[in-house]
Amino acid sequence: MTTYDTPATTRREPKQERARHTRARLLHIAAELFGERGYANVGIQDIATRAEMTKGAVYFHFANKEELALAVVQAHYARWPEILGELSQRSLGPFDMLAATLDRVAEAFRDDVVIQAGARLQLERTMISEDLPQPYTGWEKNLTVLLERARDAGELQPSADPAATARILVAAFFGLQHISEVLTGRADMDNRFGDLRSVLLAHLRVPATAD
Amino acid sequence: MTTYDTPATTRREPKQERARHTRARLLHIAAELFGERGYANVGIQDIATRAEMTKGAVYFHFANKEELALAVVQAHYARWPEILGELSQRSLGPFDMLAATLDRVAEAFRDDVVIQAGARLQLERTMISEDLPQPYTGWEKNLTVLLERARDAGELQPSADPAATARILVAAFFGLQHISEVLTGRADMDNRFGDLRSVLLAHLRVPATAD
Amino acid sequence: MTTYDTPATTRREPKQERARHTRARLLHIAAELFGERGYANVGIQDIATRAEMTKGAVYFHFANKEELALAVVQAHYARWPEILGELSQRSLGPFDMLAATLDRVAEAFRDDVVIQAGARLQLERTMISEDLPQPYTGWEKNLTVLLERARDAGELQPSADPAATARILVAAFFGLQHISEVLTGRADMDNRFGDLRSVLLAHLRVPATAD
Amino acid sequence: MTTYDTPATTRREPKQERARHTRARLLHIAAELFGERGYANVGIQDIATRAEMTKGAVYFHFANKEELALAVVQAHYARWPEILGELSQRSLGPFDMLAATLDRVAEAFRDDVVIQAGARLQLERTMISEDLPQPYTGWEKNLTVLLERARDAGELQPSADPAATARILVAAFFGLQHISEVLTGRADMDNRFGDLRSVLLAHLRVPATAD
DNA sequence: ACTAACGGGACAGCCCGTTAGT
DNA sequence: ACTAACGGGCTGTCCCGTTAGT
Repeated sequence: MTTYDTPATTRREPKQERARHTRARLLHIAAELFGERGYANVGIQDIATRAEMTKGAVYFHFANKEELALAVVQAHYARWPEILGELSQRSLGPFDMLAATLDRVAEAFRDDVVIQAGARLQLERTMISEDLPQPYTGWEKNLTVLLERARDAGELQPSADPAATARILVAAFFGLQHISEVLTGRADMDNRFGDLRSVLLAHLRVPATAD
Repeated sequence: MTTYDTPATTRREPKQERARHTRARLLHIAAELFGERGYANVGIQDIATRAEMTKGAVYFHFANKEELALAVVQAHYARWPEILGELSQRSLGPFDMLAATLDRVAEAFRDDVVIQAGARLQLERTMISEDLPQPYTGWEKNLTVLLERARDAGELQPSADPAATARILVAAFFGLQHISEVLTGRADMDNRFGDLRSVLLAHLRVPATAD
Repeated sequence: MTTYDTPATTRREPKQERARHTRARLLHIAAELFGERGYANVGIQDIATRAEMTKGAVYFHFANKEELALAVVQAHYARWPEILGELSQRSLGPFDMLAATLDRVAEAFRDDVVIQAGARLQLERTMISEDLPQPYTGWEKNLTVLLERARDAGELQPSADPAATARILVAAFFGLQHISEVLTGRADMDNRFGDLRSVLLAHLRVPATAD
Repeated sequence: MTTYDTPATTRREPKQERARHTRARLLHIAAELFGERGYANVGIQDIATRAEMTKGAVYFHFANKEELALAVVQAHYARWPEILGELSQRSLGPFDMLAATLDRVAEAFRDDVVIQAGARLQLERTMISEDLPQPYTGWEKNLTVLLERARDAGELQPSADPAATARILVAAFFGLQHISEVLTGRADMDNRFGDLRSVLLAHLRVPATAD
């Protein structure tokens, strides 16, 4: 789930192959450390040490510390299309798709180092720079679309506004994940995510009628 | 709304009177800066400069940077009892009390520098130290109590679990406030808080029956 | 000749007094090192070590390395008015004044560390920044004026153009001083300056007529 | 005028032919960059980039950065015999030869990148190493010889000492060229060289007598 | 003959905290 | 209670040079 190589690509870059691997390794290590300690508490030296390289070698792959952070954040965002793609394979009803999406995201936040690191770096974006991709809005849009589909299929409570609901879902999810990390090191994330399902999702769904 | 002076009651340490005032000023300035830029991006020198003092003077009042941050966070937590005390003056029904509390908290997050700074420093707690007061749990308890009262008064949907609902409220609120800060510098906080009321609170309340 | 305190100033800054002295010491040490090794080959650490301080202390007095270099260059330029002032005390004829000025400048380049360092830093100005004072032109003007006075007094060969002569004097002097430094570590500066006097000045002067 | 290719005479090492060409290209590019920015402000990477190679390729031809600088300086000195050789083709009187030489040198300093770079690197020799060829003395000798010939031919003012005059010529020329570069980027070099001719050369020549 | 990748060391600058002095 | 001055350590960054591989 946290693989950092890209073996599917053609093997015909004999020279760059090692570099690609090294770069991916560095990115993954950076994600680990940034995720654990935060941007300011991770030195390039820490990354190099864990990768068993020197700082100079790290600087061959990344121009500076910010670029490393940026790469982690971009990797974070690159994950979502993959995940959503997998979900669209299964043919689910609109509301089930929404629920499955949230489940999948929760899983990713619980297990995927890059996802966690990207989220944390977004939290600390003021220390990095302004050229990070804008956070949250993408998910607000995604969820709005899913909610609208559910509404059109008659699976959503008519009183629910898709856009507002999406914003609250994103906020609640983000807060949940963060609180779980701070309080229990993500140990109770599943429980807290269960709260989200029961408190929010349950009320949104229109029960399947019997006719 | 963001007073930082000593109370009108004359203190029995006339000499330290100025010191207390200076300390409060420093704390407030630190709150401003920490809230704006985050812990790591604020130097002691910045605080001293804005206070028109020297670094040494700051170190007379606070042993080190962490203690300054700690004092801000403690001031943050000291605010809530005051606010909740005011609310208890008004005699409101349980659910109205819950709603009023959330309103009041939203207002504080929008207007009060110390509240904002404390929340941000909690976000960045790994950079500071572990001896910050545990966040979030206090609010989870507070809201649980309010929800239980509403349930006991028959104003809460019976299907709603007070504890779980409280956790989600806290998460959503925290996420909401953060997202609003990042995306619009808190400009759309009222709108997003409106989302919270309509999406979450509306579904929780049992409409007053007519008999 | 290379004193670096300013004892003439009033003693009424008891606190800053040490700082002024320290700053002057640092500037002098920086001049020594820059003069010996050049800008790029001198580290802040070198300066701090020779001053028996730490880098942090140096950075209290100078914001960065460039500012140190700039201060040295400015000290270089501040010297000339003093020197020219002294010369104007002696009442000399125009041409004698010119000759005496050149003598005095040669002496300064031979003995004064700040003068040497300033000249060298100007040589290396591309490594520093563009905000150094413009070099050479001041001297071209000064010497032009002196030559014009000599011409007006009938002491200058009528065929000599003051401005062009001044430019050549500056160029020759600068080159001479540099060449002497490179070839002999300034040991033969007097000899080479003697060349300048005999080759250039001798031909410029109109011999005092006997009537 | 600034050719850097191999001569037309076919070499007997056909394989190294490309290498020689590459080496010459690198040397010329290095001269450009060193001349523009100075030794310390040019990285091997800069040279490689402009040559559309990699750093490693540069290191194949030159052991290190110093050797590159040394090669540029040696190329500088290799130019002069060529230039003087051309001049000796024309049969000129001794003083005319002197004047023509200076003209030719001024032209070279104005147009030839390698000449400029070599001179600049000599200026910055302390950053490089001590094994650069000794500067200035060669020209002092050359000009001394030319002046002695002029003296022997009765074309030089008897009062002029050839050696001293040569030293001043070299110093003035070197200073002139440097000042022109700093102040105007060599735009006024011709004017300043005109000064040299009028101020110095004019006074040295004995006008051709009519008898 | 040339490339990609990596090693390694040095340096500027930053900033927290201390201390002598008043 | 406050200031000027100083100490000290860490880190991002730069850049020279090397090496495996082709």
